Amino acid sequence: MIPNKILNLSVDCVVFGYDTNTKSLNVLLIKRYLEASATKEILVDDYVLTGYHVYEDETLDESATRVLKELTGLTNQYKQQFKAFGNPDRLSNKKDLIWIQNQEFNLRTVTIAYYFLLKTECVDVKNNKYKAKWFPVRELPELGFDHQQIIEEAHEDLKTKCLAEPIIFELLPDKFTINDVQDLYESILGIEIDNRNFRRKLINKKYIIPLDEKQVGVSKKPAQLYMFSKDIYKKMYHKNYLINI
Amino acid sequence: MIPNKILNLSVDCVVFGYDTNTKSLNVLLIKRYLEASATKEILVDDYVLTGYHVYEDETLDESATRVLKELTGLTNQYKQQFKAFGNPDRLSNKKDLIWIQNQEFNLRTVTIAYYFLLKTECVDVKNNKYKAKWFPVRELPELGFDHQQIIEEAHEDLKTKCLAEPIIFELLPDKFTINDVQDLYESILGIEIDNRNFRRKLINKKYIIPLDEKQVGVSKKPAQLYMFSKDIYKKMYHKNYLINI
DNA sequence: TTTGCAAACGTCATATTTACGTTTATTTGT
DNA sequence: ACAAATAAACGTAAATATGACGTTTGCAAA
Repeated sequence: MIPNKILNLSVDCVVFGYDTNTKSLNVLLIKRYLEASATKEILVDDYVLTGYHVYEDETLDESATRVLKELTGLTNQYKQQFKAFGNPDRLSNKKDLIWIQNQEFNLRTVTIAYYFLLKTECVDVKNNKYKAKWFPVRELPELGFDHQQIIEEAHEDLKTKCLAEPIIFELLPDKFTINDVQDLYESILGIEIDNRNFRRKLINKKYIIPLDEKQVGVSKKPAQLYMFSKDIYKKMYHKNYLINI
Repeated sequence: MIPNKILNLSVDCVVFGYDTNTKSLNVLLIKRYLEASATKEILVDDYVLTGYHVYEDETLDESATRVLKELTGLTNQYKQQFKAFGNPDRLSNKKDLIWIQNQEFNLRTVTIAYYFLLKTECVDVKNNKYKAKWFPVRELPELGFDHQQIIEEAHEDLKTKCLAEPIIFELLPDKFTINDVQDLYESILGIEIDNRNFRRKLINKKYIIPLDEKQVGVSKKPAQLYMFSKDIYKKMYHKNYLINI
């Protein structure tokens, strides 16, 4: 018995990180030097997302978690499966054909795409064995495969989700300023927000907790630090009558 | 060369339909009588989503569209890929083992799940060759495989999306009353909405067009009919400063 | 001490939401 | 022809949120 469909299953991970200093939403990418084909290795010079085949006994979520850990050493980061990419023309390398029992099969590669949210400073890019590098999401280098498209769709999903859920705090350090939050929204959404109105709106939220601390080492008036309380957020009454169409 | 992973790729379709008469959000299901194993056919008596293997030269979207057309005859319905399900324990039937070149492989089934939105009256369930049947989303029958979970996750995604985008009109007839829209929101979200406030809010939208028509054949005061203008909606200025966390 | 500058606070008109009460138009029963 | 029943449709007032600005404050560096 031959399966009707023979294919590779992989996960690809869009790792988003925010740098509060440069105020830039970044994506973590790795360099692709060599691409093996059926007959020879082809030299390529572009960047790709981190990803890998799904192991035999792994769930899709476990696979994505493993790939992130392998790249960054991190576990327990915010993770979101957002789309599967598996069109027949996804990969057309020679290696994507296989022969089984004298029959030729086109080896389609289906990838389940995830994105992760983390703080840039959590990743030690200097000593990274994959030479991983952060790129601003609006200044991406040349990307291999369809990874440009995957990043764009991850970004779109992130835009939508950050308007409805408090996932923005996954990208910020535990202690942040009001302006950090504003800058991050502006980076993600590509918009400008009035600081005075945004500040009022955010400070009025019960789950934004002012700390007895201020910024240190800044050359201007140091800003008040806040933290986000997930507990208070969850306990709060959330109007579900928010029909914003 | 043996692929590192051998698996089935399929799509499963959660078909949502709304019945304005019973005010019920429904899911279209088909009966599963027989399940083939490697050695014999096993009698089962439950319902499943409609789904099928992805063909060799098909995109994932095309595959889902084909499956919907096969079941309902419909094309051009609102379609949304929302999640891939592919955990190794998804199916443990005997038929999910195959032997290739004297090696045993576990044939995992990865399914890309879609949901469709349509009007119940578009489907002729009386003459449906699959004996497809509508079930209220809150009174589902016993379901095969992990299809209960797939429906629940589709429903969750629909809840989120209908708050942010005007997809609710995909579930309503072209001409609807304000109360139809309210009832549908209540069905999807499982909440109660104040009719007077909802009515005012909706009527004030430029893209809700009053028609020169009223309901016919009702035994009370017949309601004003409206239509939704996708064009006006798209042309409208949509504030993107809608941070509702 | 002064100055530069971002942080932080304040104001006001308008729009939206919430929580209700009231009127109107139509069908059906007498 | 009229009354009753009922869902549709309209109304109101207080509270809250938003948008568009102007002003003050506090710290570090010059």
